Amino acid sequence: MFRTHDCNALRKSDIGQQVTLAGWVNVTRDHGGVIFIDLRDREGLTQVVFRPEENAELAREAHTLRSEDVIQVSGRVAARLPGTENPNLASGDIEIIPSKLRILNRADTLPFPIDTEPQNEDLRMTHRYLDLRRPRLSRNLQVRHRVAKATRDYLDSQGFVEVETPILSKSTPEGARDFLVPSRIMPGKFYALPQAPQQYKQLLMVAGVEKYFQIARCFRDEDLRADRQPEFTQIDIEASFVTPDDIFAVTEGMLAAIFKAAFNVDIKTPFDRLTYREAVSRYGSDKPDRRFGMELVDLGEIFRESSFKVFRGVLDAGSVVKAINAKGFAGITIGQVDELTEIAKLHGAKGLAFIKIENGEWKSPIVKFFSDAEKAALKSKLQIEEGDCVFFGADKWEIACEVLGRLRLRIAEIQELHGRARPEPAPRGEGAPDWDFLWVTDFPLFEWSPEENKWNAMHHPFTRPKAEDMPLFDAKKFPDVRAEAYDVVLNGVEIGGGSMRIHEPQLQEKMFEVLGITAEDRQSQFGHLLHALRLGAPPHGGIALGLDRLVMLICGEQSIRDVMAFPKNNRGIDLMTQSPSEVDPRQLRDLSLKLAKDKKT
RNA sequence: GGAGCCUUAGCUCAAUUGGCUAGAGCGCCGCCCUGUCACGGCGGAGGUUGCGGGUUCGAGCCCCGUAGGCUCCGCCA
Repeated sequence: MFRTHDCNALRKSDIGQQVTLAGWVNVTRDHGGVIFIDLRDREGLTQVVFRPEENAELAREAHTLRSEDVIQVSGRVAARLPGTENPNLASGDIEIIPSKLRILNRADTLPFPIDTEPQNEDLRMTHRYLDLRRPRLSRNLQVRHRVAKATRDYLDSQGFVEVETPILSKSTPEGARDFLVPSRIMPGKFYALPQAPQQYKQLLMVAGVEKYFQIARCFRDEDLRADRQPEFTQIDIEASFVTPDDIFAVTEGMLAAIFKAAFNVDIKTPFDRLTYREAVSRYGSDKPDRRFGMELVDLGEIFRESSFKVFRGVLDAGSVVKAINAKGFAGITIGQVDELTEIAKLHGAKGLAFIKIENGEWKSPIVKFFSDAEKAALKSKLQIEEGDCVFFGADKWEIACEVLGRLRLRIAEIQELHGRARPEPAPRGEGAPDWDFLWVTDFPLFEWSPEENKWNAMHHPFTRPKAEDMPLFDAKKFPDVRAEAYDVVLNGVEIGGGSMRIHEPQLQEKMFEVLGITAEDRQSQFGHLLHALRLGAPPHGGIALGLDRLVMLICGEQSIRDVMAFPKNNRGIDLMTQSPSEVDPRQLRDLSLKLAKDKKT
């Protein structure tokens, strides 16, 4: 037996016991005579004391110990000398007086210190196994496990069955770029790694599974971000004979179970709901962060008859004038104005108009165009006070909302209005950050793609239109057709989304038609699904939640890389294994593949 | 595909205006130290300033290029 206890197990009540511990040397404090070793395992720290007068040979050996050496010590649990207890350590009342020391493995000089927050992510990734030893990442992995287990337990309790679906699957033209896997047996043909188990889970509904879930790995060959990896994990859920309310209820129950398991906190259910239209109008985003105000206010009423030509012209053209009031932001610097203007232009605005309220004065080049009545109306509608700064967006609804929404988030960031990143999870229940859950519903069914000059499905091509919007669909008023689709948002981050699916073959055909998929392509790419819909497909719908993002938020991390064991960097490279890598020409020959051009040398 | 920031010792960072024999803390090595918990003290080793050009009497610093890292936009049904 390697050990009798872990390094966070021994307390006052164990004094006098003979124990054996094993772990890593966290730190050594060598006084020449007495030597202290903090022994660490994943559970915590225990202090080991070597005294030359008790065992000179052991002390001599202990003197050679360095950080991250792996050792085993056997000895007696002793009370610390009065006054030397360490209240910062769970095991701080006791220490081990060893009678035996085994050095299981010595460690080289470390590439980076693991007892401080390392800055160089490159280095951390190259030695990820070392990085993961750090208590924070070790904790993140454990939280992730708790979340996954709570998910399985809850969904099982609700009658959901976990079914695995293929990783080697079929490429489809819709959506993200596929990762491809060449077939050896079928030269020239390729599997695709699934972007999501979407079609499989619908086919499982046709198969009569009724309630399916899977903690599923998904793959998308797109450019990366802090919260995007080429492979990531979804909690994938699908059920038959359900309405959106059923999906909402099971999702809320599951998230409640997850937060109970991870934090022992009770989150408030049911979640609030906002329509897409409302979310974008009020927050300039389809995933609003509602933990602070600064809502978008429509000023159409005020400027409808204005003599200020810019606003009047925008309104006359059917566009909108909106504003946000950044409370206490009149002290904005020139650099910040430039940055915000840059953001506004980047998202389609021509410029950025704003008013600073300083020393009782409205400072802005546009104020002189406002009448007294307009100023009074602005003041009451935006609740303008001394020290505020008001930003305007005058443009088409989509652009004005988007621009002000982006400004709102950036200003909040500058003012640190939303909860700061926490280095440690909040203590159980207490002082926990606000967990603002929200459903956003009634997404548009289609979005226009100017590049492709065609309609695309906003969610995916299997999403059903809202029943009351079917007349609009039939009348080809595509921009106005709403989908039976929804997202679940947590603190301004989209953590999941889903929809009711099309179960009627005729409607699915119509949908493909609008999306510009030829009858031939429909058969070759979706023939199996269309056929299945003809053989007794029940009404069904579901949702998928991004497990990585959810765990990231729960752990208070800024990047999903910090909640994945072995993530890739922002070019999709695993720095530890150096993958992707070149392969032996024979492997290519087996696959009937030839590289288009020789690699650059 | 585009933009921004970054790259100096194993790690984290300094280095006034272009003047330098490139420093500090941690780590490492050696010596000392018997109650620390980021132990302490003394000494030492460790650098082609990412790489390649250029300007200059002189470049870590200025210019051009290039590689790598991070963040964002596009993209991600």
